[in-house]
Order: sequence, then structure tokens, then C-alpha cells
Amino acid sequence: MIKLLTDLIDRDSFEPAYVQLVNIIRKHIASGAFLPGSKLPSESALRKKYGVSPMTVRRAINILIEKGIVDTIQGKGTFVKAMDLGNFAFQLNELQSIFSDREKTSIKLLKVNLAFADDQIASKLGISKGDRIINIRRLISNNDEPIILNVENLLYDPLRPLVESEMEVTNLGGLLTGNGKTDLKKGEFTIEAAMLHEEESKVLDAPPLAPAVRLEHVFFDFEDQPTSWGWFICRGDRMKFSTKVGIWE
Amino acid sequence: MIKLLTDLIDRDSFEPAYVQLVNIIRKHIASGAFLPGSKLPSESALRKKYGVSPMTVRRAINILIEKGIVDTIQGKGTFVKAMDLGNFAFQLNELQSIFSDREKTSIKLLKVNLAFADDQIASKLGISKGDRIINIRRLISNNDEPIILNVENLLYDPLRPLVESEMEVTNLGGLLTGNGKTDLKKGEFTIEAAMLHEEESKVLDAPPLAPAVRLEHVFFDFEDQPTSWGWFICRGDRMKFSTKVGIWE
DNA sequence: AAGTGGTCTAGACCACTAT
DNA sequence: TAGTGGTCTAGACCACTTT
Repeated sequence: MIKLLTDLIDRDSFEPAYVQLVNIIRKHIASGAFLPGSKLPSESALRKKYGVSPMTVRRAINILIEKGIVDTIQGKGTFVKAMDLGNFAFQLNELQSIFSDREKTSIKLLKVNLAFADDQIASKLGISKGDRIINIRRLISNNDEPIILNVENLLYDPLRPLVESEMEVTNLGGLLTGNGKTDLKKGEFTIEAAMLHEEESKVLDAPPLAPAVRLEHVFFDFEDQPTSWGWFICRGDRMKFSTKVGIWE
Repeated sequence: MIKLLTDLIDRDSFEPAYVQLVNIIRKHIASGAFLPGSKLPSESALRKKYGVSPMTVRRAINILIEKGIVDTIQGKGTFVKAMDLGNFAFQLNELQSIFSDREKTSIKLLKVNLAFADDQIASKLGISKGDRIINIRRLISNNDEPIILNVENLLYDPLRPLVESEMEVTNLGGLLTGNGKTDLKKGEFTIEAAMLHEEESKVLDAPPLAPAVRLEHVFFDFEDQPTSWGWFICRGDRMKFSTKVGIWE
């Protein structure tokens, strides 16, 4: 059974025509009117049907492609895709949602140390063993319950001493984007399952060897020099990531 | 110091003009010519500079916005963004890269059971306790090393019996997209840290209580009826996710 | 040859921000 | 008023697939 695309573009709407067109097509796919594998009406058909220009149709279809909902084959047509892994991603933004109330999230500075780089730190930061670094430990709590331990090793630059405001970040975003500094160009994150060490479990008030999530990070400045290496370790029962694939609505 | 955007659009290139423009601007931002917070040349300036139409400039800038590299404020201009969490996502595609050689990945069917739904399964699949379901266990190995255990509970539909081909999926993608079936509309995934149970550790040939990654999934058909609930459990030392943020290249 | 996706133009019009 | 982002048009031209 093939349903027709009956909705029309509302020219007076605050929504641009291309957005309306995306939603109309999405809705029809979601309803099962166009099953995976089937062909959408051609662009010129859509153009006539909705009274819009080629560029507007094209833009709508480009958005559907980016969303992983359809695929196009030049000369053949536009086809509905089956649900797939393409758009299958865990947003780290979801992490913040574990904090029931963002106002009740606090970040406590446990320790700030001027130290010397060991082999591992030197390798991660691209410096020599024995070079000076700053080691920071922070504890992130929610409702006075400790949740995440953060360890960070910063390049020590005598010309640009750490100001207090950079250490006392009060929100997670700030921590993860590199302490609110805007001179960072890029970063790399790795997430893996781990167990809490003895020491970590004490700080986090959890049983030792409990499942944990470890999120490692390296930040680079605009000279592509690594300036910060560290990790967040979190009780596994407090951190889950969820994601949806396919057509939700 | 403000560098000029010196590159030109190559009209004979196989790359569309808008892609070239995206890369030119990206390159300049990456080089530090435009630092976070600074304003890009206006769209009309870019139009004149590169001899392209307004739509082409617009399209390039839209792409930079989607990539999280710039932000626009109507009436003011286009500004370089600081690295942020926006585009911070772990692609599950990365999962497949743990398999050094995709050809050496095998999926073995351990068990297929016709069973009755318990409370939990009934609730997940939106059916009643005692309704019939199919329980499947699969073992995913790489180079003969067991890596992932998969448990899946399928709605039993006497009108659509499971065909063998649906059970014997030979690639990870097939498993994760719902056994190659194209009548699935959407799915939901949750990932969390866990520990291997006694039974799981035996199957996976790993010490019990070892760190593990648990990936739970539910799939829905076009009637929004859940048809499959299950999970993948994997040795933590075999599964890591990596992602990059900011401007790499 | 006819139909499909895909890029691009040159201008129009609007909304917002600065001055 | 002048400059900015933002949408949209009506057609041109190209590449590819089907008949």
C-alpha cells in the first residue's frame, strides 16, 4: 500500500520550507508508507507536488541523507535506508544527565602538585622524562555523593602559570573542554570498562574492584602540542550511555 | 596576526566548490589564522573573494556549523567556536575495528530455545508473562578467541517463523542492525560497565569478575512493537571506543 | 532520449545588528 | 542606513541509469 504525501508547505510558518519538507517525508517513512528499500518520489515530482524550487528539495534530501534515513543513487533515485549503524553514536552529552540536578553538582579540588614527568606522562605529553608537570586531582560529586574522580597532568609552562580560575572549574563541560581555555585546538577521548583500584574506591566511597568507566583524554593546542593528559574514573552504576537509532518521534 | 585566505577554488576539480571552500576555511582555522572567538570574513566577502554564488558560500558555512567548527549570529557574523562537547560522540562503528581481520571474525550459534517470557522479558517486549519467546545465544570470536557473548530474546510470531538465515548472521553489522531484517524501524542502545558473571567468564575464557562492557539493545518494528531485547557482553580489555573532537588533520 | 540525482548561478527578499 | 546572516527561486548545466 502506497500512501500519498498529502501535507503541504505552510508559506507563513516560522519553519523554513526545507525543514517542513524534511518532516513531511520523515513522517511518511515513519508511518510505514515508504518501507526500507523503497524509492521516494523523484526530486522533480516533489518539486511539483510542493511547489518549491529544486534547491529546496535538494536541501531537504541532503538533510535526510545526513540523518541516515535515505540514500541516493545518481541516475536512479532516492531510497529509504534500513536502520543501520551509521548514526549509531553515544553522545557524551548524555553523561551530564546522570546528575539529577545540575546545581547540586560540585567539583572539589583534591590536590594540585608540581611534579616531574615519569615515562608514561612524558610520552603522552610529548616531553622528556623529568620535565616539570602539574598534577591535579578533582572529585566530582552530586548531592554530596562522590561520583567521578578526575586526574589530569598538565604541561607546566612558566610563562603561562595556571590561574586559580582554571583549576576551580565548577561545571563538567568546562572540565571536559579543557578548563574553559579557548586555546585548545583538538582532543582525543577513549572510553573503556575498568575496575576501581583500592585508592579510587576509597575516594569514591564504593567497594573496591567494582565496575567502573574510565574516560581518558588528551588535549592539544594550536601548535599540535599535547598540553593535558588525564582521565575520569566513575562508578559504573552511575554512568550509562543511551542512544537511539532509526526513526523516532 | 591575521592571515589571508589565499587558496582559490579549482573549477576543474572533481571536488565541488562548496567542499573546497569548507576545506579552505577549515585549514585556515586549524592553522591558527582564525582563533576561537574571532570573526570570519562575511559571506559577501567570501563570495567576492572566491567568485562563487551566495548559495555556495552558505552551503559551505552550513557544513562548518554542522561540524561544530563555527557558529553564526544573524546580523553579526560567523565566529570560530572553541572546542566543545557538541560533536563528542563515540561511534559504535569503532567497535568493529577491534577485530584485526574482519574475515577472521566468526559468529557461532550456542543455543536457540523456545521459552516463556519471565517478568523482565515480558516488560521489555511489551507482552505478557508466560508468552512464548525465542531465546538465542551467540558467541562472537576473532581468530578463534571468544570475545563477545550475545543474548537475544525475540518475540515469537507463529506467522513469521525465524528462518535459519536470520539466526546465522555472519557479521557484526547484521547482528546489531537486527539480523539483517529490514522491517525494523528503530532501536535503542545502552552501554555500561559491568563485570563478567561466572557463566559468562567461562564462555568468554576470561577470569570471573573481570571488567566487561555490556551493550543492551531493543528493536522495534514499524508498528512500534518491540520485537527483540538482548545484550552483548564483552571482555573490557577487548573493547575500547575512541573519538576525536575539535579540528584534526 | 528521457528521467534521475547533483552543483551552481545571480539575484530577490527577509530578519537582525550596528551606527 | 548599511552590513550581516538566512531562505528561496527558476533555470542552467552536468553525470549517470534506464529504456
